[in-house]
Amino acid sequence: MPELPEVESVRSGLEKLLAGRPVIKRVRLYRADIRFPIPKSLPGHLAGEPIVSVRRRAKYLLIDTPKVSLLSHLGMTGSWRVEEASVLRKIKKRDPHDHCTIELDNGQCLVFRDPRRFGMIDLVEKNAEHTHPRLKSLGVEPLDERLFTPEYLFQASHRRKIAVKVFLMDQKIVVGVGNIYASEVLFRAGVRPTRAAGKITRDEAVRIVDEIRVVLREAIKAGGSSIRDFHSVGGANEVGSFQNAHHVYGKAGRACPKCGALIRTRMLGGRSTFWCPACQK
DNA sequence: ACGAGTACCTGGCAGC
DNA sequence: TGCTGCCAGGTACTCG
Repeated sequence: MPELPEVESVRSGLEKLLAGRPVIKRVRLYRADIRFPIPKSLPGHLAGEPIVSVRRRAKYLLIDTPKVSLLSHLGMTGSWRVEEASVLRKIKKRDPHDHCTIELDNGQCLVFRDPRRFGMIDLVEKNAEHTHPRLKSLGVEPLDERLFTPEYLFQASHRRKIAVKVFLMDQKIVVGVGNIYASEVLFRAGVRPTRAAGKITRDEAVRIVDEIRVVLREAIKAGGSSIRDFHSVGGANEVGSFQNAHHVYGKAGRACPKCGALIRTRMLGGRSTFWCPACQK
């Protein structure tokens, strides 16, 4: 599910709910064998610690205590939700995809659910974020205007032969851009996703960087492209609305909103890709 | 180093 | 109503 805007929306939601610095009472692991196994030592390290902040780096969430941070990635289908612990206890049959619960001293419980188990949960020691294997090779944050510049993107793409769309999704270059937003950004920038990254001009790099910022900011404001509501017990209501603003993603065969040409699709780097053959050069 | 392809896993949906 | 096959918003790994 989640690209940067969705993760950011989870982050801000959790931050509000955890603003009272609740103390972690107990952590339970129901299923540790997700993408990267959840360390068995995790409950012991977190019990008794207060939650002091919730941050995001790339598509990762960091739930901070004074000593360690809980690092998590939602993969394709992961989610965090908050439930009343008392309600959770009453439910007779446990959801088989709830892999980890974190009980807090305020009566709430954080629940990590991930049906496909592509997500991950780990611990990061304070000041060890730059050496963590999942974090150390990440590229720049797209909303960091000092680091993510057209010149940076232009230089990074120098001599690269991969399709520019695959290049934009490379988390070592710029983080947070996933399959939906990559298609949307290139449509807005007027650049065909199949173009070799190394053939992008400086002007096009300017437009791509601009559109990444604009699209991600708009999507964050809209609450992401449809993410499940982690406040509610059932978790069924959609809160994100940005999917309504998609111009090409999932629109194969429909009219381009700018020129009316038919939107095309094909696989690129194993992922479905959408573009307007008339608007995107 | 780079690029292409595949694997991981479950659920939902279209088509028969 | 089944069944089958395909697709899904991410990332790490292998191989040439």
